[in-house]
Amino acid sequence: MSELDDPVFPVGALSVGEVARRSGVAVSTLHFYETKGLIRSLRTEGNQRRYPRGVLRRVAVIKVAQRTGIPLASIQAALARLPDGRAPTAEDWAGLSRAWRAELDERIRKLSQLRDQLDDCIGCGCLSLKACPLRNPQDALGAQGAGPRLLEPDAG
Amino acid sequence: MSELDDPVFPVGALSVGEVARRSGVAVSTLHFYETKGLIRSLRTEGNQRRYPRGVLRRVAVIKVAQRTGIPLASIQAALARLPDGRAPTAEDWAGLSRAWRAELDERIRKLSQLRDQLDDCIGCGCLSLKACPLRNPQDALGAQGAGPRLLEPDAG
DNA sequence: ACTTGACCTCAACTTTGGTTGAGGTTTTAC
DNA sequence: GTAAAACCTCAACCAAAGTTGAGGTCAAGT
Repeated sequence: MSELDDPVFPVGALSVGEVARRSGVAVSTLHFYETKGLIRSLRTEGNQRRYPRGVLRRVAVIKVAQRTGIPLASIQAALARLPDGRAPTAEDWAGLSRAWRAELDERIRKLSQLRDQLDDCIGCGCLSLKACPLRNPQDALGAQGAGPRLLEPDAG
Repeated sequence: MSELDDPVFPVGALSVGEVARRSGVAVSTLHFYETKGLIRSLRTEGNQRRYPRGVLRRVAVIKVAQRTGIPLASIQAALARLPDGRAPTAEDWAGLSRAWRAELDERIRKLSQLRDQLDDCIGCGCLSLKACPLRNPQDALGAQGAGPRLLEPDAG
């Protein structure tokens, strides 16, 4: 009988290698995620990691969120707000999805705005002119100064 | 008479501090861009940088391209293809804009696709199911945060 | 028993896009 | 003529998101 079936671990507990294989994420990445508080593990007597099956969904969610461009630190913060004791429900996950969808929407909106302005500028080649909206993004990095805010309103 | 008007430099040559002030980019960043081949400078007898006025447009273009998510190395490559001896024309810049617009379009397309899939998944909370399109991305996004993207699914 | 593969920790290294500071020179301004 | 401001180079450092390797332990198959 394999250690993985040891009754002190959740039914069907997974080793780190198994999680890696099934999630498509490198073992080193799983270790890394653990140091960042994105996932957690129990340890066997021999100090090896054992994950509950739910970790696969969790990793899947992390990867989707990453694809939307959300940094790991924010993902960690969002996951930390999931209910602590019980396994998250479909509605818990859906809540996260909604929040991330909103961020994604915002990113798409900003990029589209930039594209439209780039379109306008293609015609005139004005990129360096004072009047060009692309050249005067007062909020490019610091959002300081009370400029015209032509670009990326609400940056943050 | 100021050194900046020394006839051996292009009319209206700019010091690095002036470029920084007028472009909104830190002096250290201009130095950095120079090491990366994004901009070039002439030197005074005393080894200080002098930039032709065109550098302002060039820096403006760099910043716009960066905002579309294009890495500096690609921006450098694109700028390197500009005609070498004469100052770039409006059409030269417009050509760059068109190329970047296409990349931007592609990024927007991928993000929109991701959003739509996220929409579909909000209803069912399916994020970890095998059938979920979000879990099986055929269509990875390019790098957009910092850091290597070595593990994008099926990237090559 | 032994060998192999999977696992452990910890530290160092990678890339991108810069910033910060030390130590020294040049230019400008009074 | 001197002080301050601006400039120079070079090296080290930052963050994010990991990867790689060294040195050692654990588990599984024969």
